[in-house]
Amino acid sequence: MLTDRRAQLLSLIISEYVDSAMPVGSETIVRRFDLPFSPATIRNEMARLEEDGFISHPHTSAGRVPSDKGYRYYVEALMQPRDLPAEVKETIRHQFHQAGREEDEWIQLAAAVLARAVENAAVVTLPRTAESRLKRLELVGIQDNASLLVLVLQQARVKQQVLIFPEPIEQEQLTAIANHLNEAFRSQTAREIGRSQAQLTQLEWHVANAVREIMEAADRGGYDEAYLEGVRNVLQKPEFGTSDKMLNLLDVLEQRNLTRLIPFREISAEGVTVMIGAENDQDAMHEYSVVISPYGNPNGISGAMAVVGPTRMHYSRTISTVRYIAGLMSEMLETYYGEQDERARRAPRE
Amino acid sequence: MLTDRRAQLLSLIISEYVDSAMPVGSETIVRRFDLPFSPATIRNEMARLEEDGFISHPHTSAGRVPSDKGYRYYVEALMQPRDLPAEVKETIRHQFHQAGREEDEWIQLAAAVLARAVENAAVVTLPRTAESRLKRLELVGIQDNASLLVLVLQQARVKQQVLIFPEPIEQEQLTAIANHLNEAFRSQTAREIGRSQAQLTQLEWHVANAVREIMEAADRGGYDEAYLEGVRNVLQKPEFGTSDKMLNLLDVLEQRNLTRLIPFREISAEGVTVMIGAENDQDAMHEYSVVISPYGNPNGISGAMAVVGPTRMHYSRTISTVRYIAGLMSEMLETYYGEQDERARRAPRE
DNA sequence: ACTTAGCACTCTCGTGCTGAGAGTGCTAAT
DNA sequence: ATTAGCACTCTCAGCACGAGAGTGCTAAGT
Repeated sequence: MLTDRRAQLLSLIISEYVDSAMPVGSETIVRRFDLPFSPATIRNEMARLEEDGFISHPHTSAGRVPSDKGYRYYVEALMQPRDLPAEVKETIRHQFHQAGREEDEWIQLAAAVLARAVENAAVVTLPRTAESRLKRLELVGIQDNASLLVLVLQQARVKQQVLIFPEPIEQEQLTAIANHLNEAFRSQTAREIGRSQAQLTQLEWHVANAVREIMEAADRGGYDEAYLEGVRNVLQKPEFGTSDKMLNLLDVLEQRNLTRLIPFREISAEGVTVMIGAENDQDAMHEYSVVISPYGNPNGISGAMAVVGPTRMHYSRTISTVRYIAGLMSEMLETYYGEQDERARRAPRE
Repeated sequence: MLTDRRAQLLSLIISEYVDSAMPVGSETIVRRFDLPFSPATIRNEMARLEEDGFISHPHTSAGRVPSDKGYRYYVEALMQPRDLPAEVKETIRHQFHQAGREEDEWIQLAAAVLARAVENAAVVTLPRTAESRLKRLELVGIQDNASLLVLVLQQARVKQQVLIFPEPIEQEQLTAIANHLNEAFRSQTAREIGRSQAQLTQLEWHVANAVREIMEAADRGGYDEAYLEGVRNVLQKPEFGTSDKMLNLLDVLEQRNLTRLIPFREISAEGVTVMIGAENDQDAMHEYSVVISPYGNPNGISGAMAVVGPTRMHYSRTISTVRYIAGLMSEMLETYYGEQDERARRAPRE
């Protein structure tokens, strides 16, 4: 445990360092915050903080820099979680209302807004259901022996694929197949379709298999598909004097499997999780912090969002922003895509 | 016009520079290519090439670097457009066969394959029709007063949007509306729908307007939506010693309106177009070259693809690769999404 | 008339040096 | 417990210097 004064000092060091990106010295901090102590006293305190591992020294005659442990302590105990100012909230809410059209577009907008608000990179995954259920399927002919298979899944997800038939086929026949399958598979999951005993013609099985595959892919997907925005915000920061650090980060972020880097799956079901520096599993992320939050309804449709930036990050603001935007997204999901299919309507307390 | 020997020399300078990224000196080139002349002779020739603006001098005692004009001459007259080696073609074709599922995904794969093949950044736009026609629409209820509107357009494009109704509405009613609108608007364009005199209820107009808006957006879109891949390939190149050049390029490429930077619209309807350095309209692109090609059927469904990289680019290889991949994409479009709707079937020579 | 050897010249770049500046840690005095 | 004072350490910008690469020119050779 830290003495009050040391805790206070750590807090000042962090806020100064987060602003200036330069190691902070004893004199600077006394001047900057009008402390009622001399630099020498501060130096003594700093020495103790360093002994305990909260701050460190790039080299002998440099100022102090917060360590991962220092940030962690700050986030847990020191930082006062201020709510976002009303006008910031208003701005964000306003940007959200430009959303529209398709789900993908909407998620991407969320990532962009978040990235801009926290001046770091942001990742937002597509929302995902526990297990998707077929709501409706449609077959539209586009060529003699090719047709477009469109699936509407629960929670307003739409999937499509071109389907090739071994032989030419008429639209009437396509419609008949679609009707039959709609009846047979309404509200079923991929697994249920796979186990189905329904009486189907060979052509119908051809389609049904495609349906099952698409749905399986959709279920596997979810967290793996994510929108990334604001990489530039991060690369702009002064820690990237050398361009190979930039390349490293790009490497990490550009490959599509963000999931491996950011533990979307392991976060608590509610609230914001912070991973600082070496707390991240992946080596490549040891110089970065990640602020993650789920959004949506934990039992229904849900996704996750994260902010990625250098450990030198404005944690308080970032956490508030992530929390606020996650809240907004949950609201919107509830409004537009809320769980309310036939089964739910008929048996609300199932 | 250049003498044979000078042209030959220019060609060597370019190929050496493209490989090494370092200004090439007279002696280097003699040694490297075993020329039957002394460095002094080469120096004389180089001086002439420089006078004529084909190469230039970073500073007095540096080697020569090709200028935009030099590259241009090389591309027009010197370069021998080799076909791609069979095994490279095979690799690319193979990677393409992992494509599947949705159009978006497929285009993105194309961008990734292209980027990898030419070791530069690649942009591929979504294919676009002259004017989209409605093939089928579908209304699926998702909440009491919200439903999902799914449009299938010609050429297998699918659009979706959540539609809010002023009042709760039953699925049967939705289906009825959809049926009626399908009849009324089958095969029509957005403009035709706008002018339509069909007898519709107020609710039906509500839906019809949404349909028209979505289709208009789709028509406006097309070239504006594009997938970008391989930025990292470019940033890795030695020209980016300083990180602010990297930031500049990122700025240029990350903003979504690639269309403004790359003249997809202005390229010739067939074949590959090359824009070298300052030939690009945008200032930000003056140090980069762009190799562009349309794909698809110029009269039907078509898109465009481009490679972006430093002017120091392996033009011959890049052009062949772009041409080959554009060809592949055209083939696939023809196979899967080829223009062949009812009207075409019934009146092939319209 | 073309080619080439020779040479002086120019410019860059890496290296090592230096002094200023920032910051520390310790000691002794308050 | 605090602080003034001071020696010490380390970085960094600036500068000089020499090596290296490459040029352009001239004069001689073919």
